[in-house]
Amino acid sequence: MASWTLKRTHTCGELRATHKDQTVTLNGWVENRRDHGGLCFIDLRDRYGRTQIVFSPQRSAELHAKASGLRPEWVVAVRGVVCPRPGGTVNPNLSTGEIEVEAREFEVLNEAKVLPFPLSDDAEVGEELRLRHRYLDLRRRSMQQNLVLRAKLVQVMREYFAKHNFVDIETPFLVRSTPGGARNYLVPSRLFAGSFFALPESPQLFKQLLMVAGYDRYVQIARCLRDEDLRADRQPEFTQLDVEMSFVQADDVMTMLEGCVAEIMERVLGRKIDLPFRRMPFAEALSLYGTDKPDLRFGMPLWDVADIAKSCSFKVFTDALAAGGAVKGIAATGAARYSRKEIDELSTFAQGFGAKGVAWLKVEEAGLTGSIAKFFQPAELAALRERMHAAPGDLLLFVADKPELVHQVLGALRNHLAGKLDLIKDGEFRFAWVVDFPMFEYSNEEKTIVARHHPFTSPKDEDLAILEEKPLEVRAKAYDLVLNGVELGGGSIRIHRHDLQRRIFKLLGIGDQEAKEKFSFLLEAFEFGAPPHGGIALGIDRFVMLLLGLDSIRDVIAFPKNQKAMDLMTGAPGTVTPRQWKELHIRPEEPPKAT
RNA sequence: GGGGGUGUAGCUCAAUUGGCUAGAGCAUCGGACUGUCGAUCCGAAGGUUGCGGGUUCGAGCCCCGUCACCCUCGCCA
Repeated sequence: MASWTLKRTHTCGELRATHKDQTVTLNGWVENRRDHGGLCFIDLRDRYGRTQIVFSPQRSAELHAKASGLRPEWVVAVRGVVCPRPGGTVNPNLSTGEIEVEAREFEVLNEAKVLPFPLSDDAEVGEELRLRHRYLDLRRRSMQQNLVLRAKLVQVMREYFAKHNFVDIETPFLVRSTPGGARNYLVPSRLFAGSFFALPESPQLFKQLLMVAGYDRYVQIARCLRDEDLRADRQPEFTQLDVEMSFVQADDVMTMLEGCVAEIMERVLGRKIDLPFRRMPFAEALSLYGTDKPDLRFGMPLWDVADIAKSCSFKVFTDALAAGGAVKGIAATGAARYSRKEIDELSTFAQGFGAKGVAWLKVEEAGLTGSIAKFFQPAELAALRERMHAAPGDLLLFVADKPELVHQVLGALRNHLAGKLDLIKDGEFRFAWVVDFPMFEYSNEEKTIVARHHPFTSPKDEDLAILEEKPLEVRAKAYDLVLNGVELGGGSIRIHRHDLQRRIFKLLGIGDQEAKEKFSFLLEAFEFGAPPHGGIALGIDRFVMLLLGLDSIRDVIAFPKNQKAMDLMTGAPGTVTPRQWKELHIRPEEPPKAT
């Protein structure tokens, strides 16, 4: 390609009527050509905007003829004169719509083949195709807006934490694999046959060690890697705002983060939000909303109706209660109009979450109706209606089972129905802290208790006494930040004393030997004057996704993986040569077919 | 590993009960056009209906298998 001469003096988004009569040069992509045979218009686009270029045969027949050969997405440089548009042709939808540039000279910097898909935002293109040609997808205005907003958010974060004396410190990418938590991505060591580095699922241990080292306030925008199955809001590599502070209580960390979130909401979205955020104990979140990440943009809480149901003659309810289970329900506002088919669909939905089925009653002016109504005395039906604050037109849905399952199913049903019933207003943001998490939970898989957060989380002081006797009742100094039913992040006050950390490891079945082998550096560090400390990590991709009202994290990540964790553009992961295996002392079970 | 959905022209979609020479809009190409801005008008080209097998006189449609992608449970944040 020959060198080019027409270097831009302005961007495609900045020319206004005040630039009248100036000779300017613009560089950009041809968005569109409107060729009238006589006059010919080109929309020239860059990420700042769009400017109309006009080619007139009177001005230069030669230039005009050349311009008619331009095609969409060619890269061109245009020199011309800024002219106010003639009366009646101003485009109010365009920031540069008052003017146009009358071309005097242009050069084609690069041509473009016909694109595999249109770049206009109203064109809904299959995601597979978009990912395969991500560089084109990222050329679309909506994707550029997403990434620019993300950059702004990160910038505000950095400024906020710098202002509050945080030190931005990078932690390693090649780390030691430690037990528990997410599956690690592994990197074989060349110099140590059979040994592997892990890519960090989070900088957790390093940020704690930085507290031991006295940095007091640490922040990092950190990439985290987890080799787990993907979802719309989960990628194998994602970005966290990672924060750790010394000499703090849980409230200090939460307050610091609230300040950051409020500043982001104001400076990125221009919205004031109220502080402090609501703080909801885990137990309350679970019993009212069936989840530890409640969506507070709508009501429709779970109602416990065990006391009413225990005297009814519906065996499903009474059997569940007799087995130590729960019977709870939700009142779906205005859903009594649902057909039998729609209700069956709700039941199928619930079965996807492990429910055996869903019992239902319709609230009518005259009373409650439905197949299970006959199992209840009139007084019991009235009590149900009162308990659930039900109004005529509501559909009451019940699940009876083990408490965890009842919560899970009704929690999912609640979110599902909110969407179906259109209970959620666009552009609403409801933040809340969920606090007082249980320290431990029982793992059916491992047949033992495991840390709910991670094994460095401190128990609440008042529960220390029952740590060994009733571990499942011990609450942690842990907190999750929840936004619109999505877990944005979480953190905790950490254990900073060697003796307590050993007690916790012991409870978790991490023996002295294993603890020493895997975490000796941490335990040892705690013996050299570790300050009380705690912190939080906040998922930036999710935050940006929610701020933009998007459904997928992939739309706020420049180069995401697909659901199988492949990069459709580059083809990663790809095969490597036998020579590379040999250097790394590894051999695939089945050698890949030659490509 | 399980459940669900989708797959038809470059893109987005349609095709009634199995009757079809598989259509439309946009894009592309050619032509016309001096104030458009999703320009307009005329015309053309464009398809192994993801792939393989089966049922049938006949399959885009039904059956079996398989592949790809998405949502989801488990898992994980």
